[in-house]
Amino acid sequence: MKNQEIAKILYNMATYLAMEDVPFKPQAYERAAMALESLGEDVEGLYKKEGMKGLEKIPGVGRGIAEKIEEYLKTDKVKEYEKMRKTMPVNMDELGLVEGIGPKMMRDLWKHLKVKDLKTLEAAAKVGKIQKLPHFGLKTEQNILNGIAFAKKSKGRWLLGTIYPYMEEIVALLKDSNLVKEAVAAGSIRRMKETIGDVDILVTTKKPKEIIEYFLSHMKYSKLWGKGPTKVSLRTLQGFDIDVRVLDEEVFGVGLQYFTGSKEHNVKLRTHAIQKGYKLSEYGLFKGKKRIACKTEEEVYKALGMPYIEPEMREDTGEIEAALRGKLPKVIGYDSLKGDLQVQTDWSDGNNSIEEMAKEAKAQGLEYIAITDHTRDLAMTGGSDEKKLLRQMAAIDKLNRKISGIKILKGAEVNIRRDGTLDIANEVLAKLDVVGVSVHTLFKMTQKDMTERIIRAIRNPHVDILFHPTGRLIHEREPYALDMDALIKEARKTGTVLEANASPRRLDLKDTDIKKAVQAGVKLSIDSDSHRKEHFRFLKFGIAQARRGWVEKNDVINALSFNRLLDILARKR
DNA sequence: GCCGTTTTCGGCCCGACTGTTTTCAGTCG
Repeated sequence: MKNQEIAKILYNMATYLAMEDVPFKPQAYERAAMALESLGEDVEGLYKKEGMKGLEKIPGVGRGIAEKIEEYLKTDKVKEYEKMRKTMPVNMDELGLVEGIGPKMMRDLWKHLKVKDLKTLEAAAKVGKIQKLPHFGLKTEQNILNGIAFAKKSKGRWLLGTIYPYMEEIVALLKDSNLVKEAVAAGSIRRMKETIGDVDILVTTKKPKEIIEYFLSHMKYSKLWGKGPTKVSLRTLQGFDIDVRVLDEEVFGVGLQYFTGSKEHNVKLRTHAIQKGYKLSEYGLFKGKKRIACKTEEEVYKALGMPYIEPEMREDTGEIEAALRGKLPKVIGYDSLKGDLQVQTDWSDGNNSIEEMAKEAKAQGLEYIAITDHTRDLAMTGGSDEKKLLRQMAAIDKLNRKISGIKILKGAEVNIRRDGTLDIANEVLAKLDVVGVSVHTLFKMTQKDMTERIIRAIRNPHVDILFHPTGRLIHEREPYALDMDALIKEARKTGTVLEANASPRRLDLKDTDIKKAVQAGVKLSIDSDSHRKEHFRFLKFGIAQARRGWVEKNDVINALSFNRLLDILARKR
């Protein structure tokens, strides 16, 4: 699918246009990029079927951008974009990672100092050249250096949500060859880690040479790292690395186990095997010279005296010990959610109407959703005040009478102010089915102040859920300073639910905090934080983080039936 | 460049915060 490639070009064109202070076009390009990014279907297929008309049906895409898309589909290039790149060949992906650098700064840094990527940026900052530029100063330079340090930490790793769809496409491509029996991704993507370094795909086949040739002829890549009789390794045009390995069918299970990792899990498992008189490697589980269990992972674990351990749990955080004692939790399944308790609509910064979101949720098999648009203080989103909320509640009541097969709960994502009070009056909160609260301002408070702020908010008896509790954006923004243990304690005491936000940029709470919270007896809600109907697919990534946090179905309120959910929500008030 | 139960032309999310500034531009959400 070329959707992501084109989206990236449109985003970058938006940045170039913003550099030149072109009015309104940047937003237009960005809107189109976003729409393309989360378009449910293959844009190339759409174009082949319906031509320009089809492209122009994408919201935010009109004549002009449709022509750019067409040009790319036909020639693999967009001339105007190539021209922009020539005049200012900066690596926007890299520079954009640094918080505080926007289009105008990129432009000035290039103009005066020929800064084009992280390396040249850091060099310029370190010798104090940046603070001497007009409109820059010592503090800006310091912020840039801090931003670089943060950007470096994330370099080379990709968001799970970004890579996952590509991985699925590649696995499907391999299966389509009719040359393989098994094709499955191993490594960190199988463990559903929040970020992924590279993708490791294992296949079994009778024709190793053919499958490798097939793979190479069907992939677009920028670098071929290596090619052998049973392995090929390359860098895709998107910039991440893929290995495809051919395994012998007889040892597929033990190979899958080995390549899934984590390394730490495998080290401990091998040590345990030795204690039992075995030897474990990617080639088999051996007793002396005899291979005893290899075909499936289940066999391998069983032979080692333990039940199957879910890939998401294989991080050596106690899972092997728990498995040996028969104390492994039965983690929540990917089909367990019955509802979604954070959904935005076009009443604030979402893209679809309440009805469209409800219908899509129903199509995804959900039984209920809560509409939780932003509230007043988030002016940029068109957040609701009390009056608008009441109007929305009436609209939801009406809609509930009209549509069947899905229940729509009345909710809001209410802002926590500096002092821990909320930006919607209690009388109105009392009328909502679900009140979520969250921090969207003043991220730089001290840990003490931030912790007190949030704790005060969740003590409000109308508050059901704390949304994205730490405020982090992976690779983009550090979490704010917060005493997680104190928060968990208070959540437990007040009966407040903590969110496991499933949006791939957030995954907030993160896996380790999820584990802490649940083991302290706090309930979770796993929400997509959908801003358009395509976002419901994010739920999978939230469930994955919950599985990584050893969460069972009973720990999750939106795995409950509608009626039992209402009981739980009523409890705190 | 996009879009239309306020418009086929004339609008386009807007307020807070930061750091550089003597009145504002850039960035973020």
